[in-house]
Amino acid sequence: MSVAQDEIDRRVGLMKDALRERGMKLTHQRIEVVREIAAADDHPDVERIFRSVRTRVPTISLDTVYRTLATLVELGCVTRATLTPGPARYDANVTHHHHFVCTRCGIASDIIDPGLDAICVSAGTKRLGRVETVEVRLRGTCSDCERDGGTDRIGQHS
Amino acid sequence: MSVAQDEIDRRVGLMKDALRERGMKLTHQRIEVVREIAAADDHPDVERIFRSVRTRVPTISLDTVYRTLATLVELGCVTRATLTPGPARYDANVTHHHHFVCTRCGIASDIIDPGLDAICVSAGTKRLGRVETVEVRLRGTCSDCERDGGTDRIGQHS
DNA sequence: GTCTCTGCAAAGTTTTTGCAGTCCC
DNA sequence: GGGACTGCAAAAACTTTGCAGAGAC
Repeated sequence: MSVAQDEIDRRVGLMKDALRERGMKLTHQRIEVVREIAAADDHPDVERIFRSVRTRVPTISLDTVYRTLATLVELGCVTRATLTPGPARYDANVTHHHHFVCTRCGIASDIIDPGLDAICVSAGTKRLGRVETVEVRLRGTCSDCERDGGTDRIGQHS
Repeated sequence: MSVAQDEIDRRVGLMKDALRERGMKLTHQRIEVVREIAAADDHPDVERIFRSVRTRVPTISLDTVYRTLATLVELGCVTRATLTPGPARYDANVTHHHHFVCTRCGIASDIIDPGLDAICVSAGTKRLGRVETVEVRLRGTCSDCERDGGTDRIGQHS
């Protein structure tokens, strides 16, 4: 499963526009970070993005990746997901969706499931406050790990 | 909203039993950490637990709190929740439940809502792997912050 | 008394920040 | 050319680990 080329292009365009609109410069480094996160659908962390971008821009530094991602989060082009303990993971899919997280290998897949979007919260829950987003998080073993066997690496519940 | 005294006692008992069963010693420090997390329903982080326990055990160190919580997570008495960016938060409610996280103040409340437990995933979603847990995460503004106004402090999506 | 636990300190991770030189516009 | 951006380095924030003395059983 990977992101379709036209969706990548759409995301890159949106991010470039957002950066320009905010008066920020489209530097070589930023554009490569944008390309990298736009093409990812497995919620990479900063280190993975850094390593991948560095093959194309060997002089880029880790803090530039951090700064670029922080900017994109602020602009609403990317979300910073706390799906697993450890380093923060980033997601360029900002449409409403849900997640499946494998407790063995830690991979996180987006879920498109209209059934999950139709969730209604009870009156008691509504009393807690004004709900803005509803995200369903499934945890389990992904098909690949199911085949391989092995032990949990992530084992967290929430 | 706070944890009922009999539920606190039940949790403390379970944790003490689990520690004993594993052959671990019920030290003064461990018991106070156990009491603290058992009585909390707002998913405190290590620092908060440390500060609160320290009022009763002034000599306790932060790493003892870290170590005790890690042990309790390993024993399945507590879950380590990645609800917000930043420090890990701990939850002594290990029954199946959902969460409401306020994007302003960061408070996280447990949700008991049978409607949310009845969620069914589609065939397409099932193909991703074997689902073990389903957690619904609501994000929004809690009633307290709704009254006060102010700006988001957490602003994360996932 | 034994064996584990604790506190201290140091180190490991992950992330942020200050500064001087570099590059986009 | 001016102002923002980058890379470096240092620091901050969060967490883990090694060790010697202290405490539970």
